[in-house]
Amino acid sequence: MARIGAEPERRQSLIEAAAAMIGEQGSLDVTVKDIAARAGMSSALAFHYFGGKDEIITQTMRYLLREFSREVSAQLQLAKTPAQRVDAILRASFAQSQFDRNTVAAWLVFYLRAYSSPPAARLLHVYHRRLHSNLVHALSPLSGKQAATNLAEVIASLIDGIYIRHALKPEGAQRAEALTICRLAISHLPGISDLQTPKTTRSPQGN
Amino acid sequence: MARIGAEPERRQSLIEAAAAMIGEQGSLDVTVKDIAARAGMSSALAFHYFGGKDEIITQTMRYLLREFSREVSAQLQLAKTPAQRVDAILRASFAQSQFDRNTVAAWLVFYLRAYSSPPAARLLHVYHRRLHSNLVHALSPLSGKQAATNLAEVIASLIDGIYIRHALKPEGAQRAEALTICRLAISHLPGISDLQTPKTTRSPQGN
DNA sequence: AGAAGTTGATTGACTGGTCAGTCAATTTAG
DNA sequence: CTAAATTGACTGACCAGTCAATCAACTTCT
Repeated sequence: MARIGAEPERRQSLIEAAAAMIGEQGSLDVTVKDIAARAGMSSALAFHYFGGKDEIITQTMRYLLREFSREVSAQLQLAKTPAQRVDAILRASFAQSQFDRNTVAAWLVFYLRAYSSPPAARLLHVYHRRLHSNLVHALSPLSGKQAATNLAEVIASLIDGIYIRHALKPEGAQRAEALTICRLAISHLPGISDLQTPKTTRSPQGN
Repeated sequence: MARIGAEPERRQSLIEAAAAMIGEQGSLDVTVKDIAARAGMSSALAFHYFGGKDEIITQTMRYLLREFSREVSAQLQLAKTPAQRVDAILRASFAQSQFDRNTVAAWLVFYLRAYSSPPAARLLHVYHRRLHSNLVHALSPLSGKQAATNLAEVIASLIDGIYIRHALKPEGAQRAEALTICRLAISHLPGISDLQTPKTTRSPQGN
């Protein structure tokens, strides 16, 4: 023990443990002691690094947001046409790393936290703005700038709604089916067609 | 004090106070003492009537579910055509009593509770089944029984998604706009058209 | 009518447990 | 030796749940 320079890994372990426990529990009612134990250390060390429970929670939220952004960026990189850009956002949203039951529960927890915590609300707001901006950028060539903002709102809501319902379904629910049904619904929206673009690379998990 | 036969009103006061506080706080971390105080009594009386905090929570959840069902039933009563039945469910979902910011937050809280509480999950499941059944019944004549179940899922998800995003928006957000945008999106779905049926009675609040 | 008993309403005060946060002390790497 | 890592043990606050004791309304018996 007491390896020097361990702070970064310790912090990351703590954050991942917190995300996992919050997701499993579906609530912020997880003790710092339990999080720290899961990350293989004492609660005192967690307090030493983060200063308080709130900071652990906030950093965990940042972590989830960052992971999602990473996923979106990766998918957008491969997209060339506007329709592909829309689909890239869908693929990112329903990637198995994001659509995992516990991850979705953690997202919901943070949505609720944002409801009464201004810092959390700010974090979520930038995420919403970025997603909205991405969607509008992808949709504008398809449907006009005017309709794009409405469409973006609809699509974002649809994704969130499918998420929230997914978290309630029993364990081994359909991963790919959610993406399919979402694509199907969106393909009917005005100006949008042939969403199911042939994938450049077909991943083994089929996300 | 100590009026006899006060139990029913006391219980109802407690439930309404609990719903309000849970909605305001966006979490179940409200003390029985605070709920009871808001309902104008001591915490001991709350325990006397409900036996424990869990039961207060569960009954509060039942109450929200019941209120929503009431709203749906009322709206469905007036609908004659299939399209009107779909719109009735939308109107119920976005009625100002249901779409209130705190009410939505309370719903989200219960969604999350269902995630780790089997009894809550059962309650939510019957609500989901009822809504799904209502939607399929309304949609089948429009799009065929096959497509109806998929459409029902999409519409239910869209409603939930608009809900969850609404709860995050600043206070005086648009009540009617959400309904409009939802109608617009749904009207593009295959088999569905002319959703904006002329209302039989136009309510002053415009819900 | 009124005394006496019954039952529900109601609460202040208490308890046992839990948890966030602190701290002084120990260990280890450089 | 110094600075970071690490923890066991402690504390102060808070909270769900309990309990014994009042209080107010009805009933019944005389």
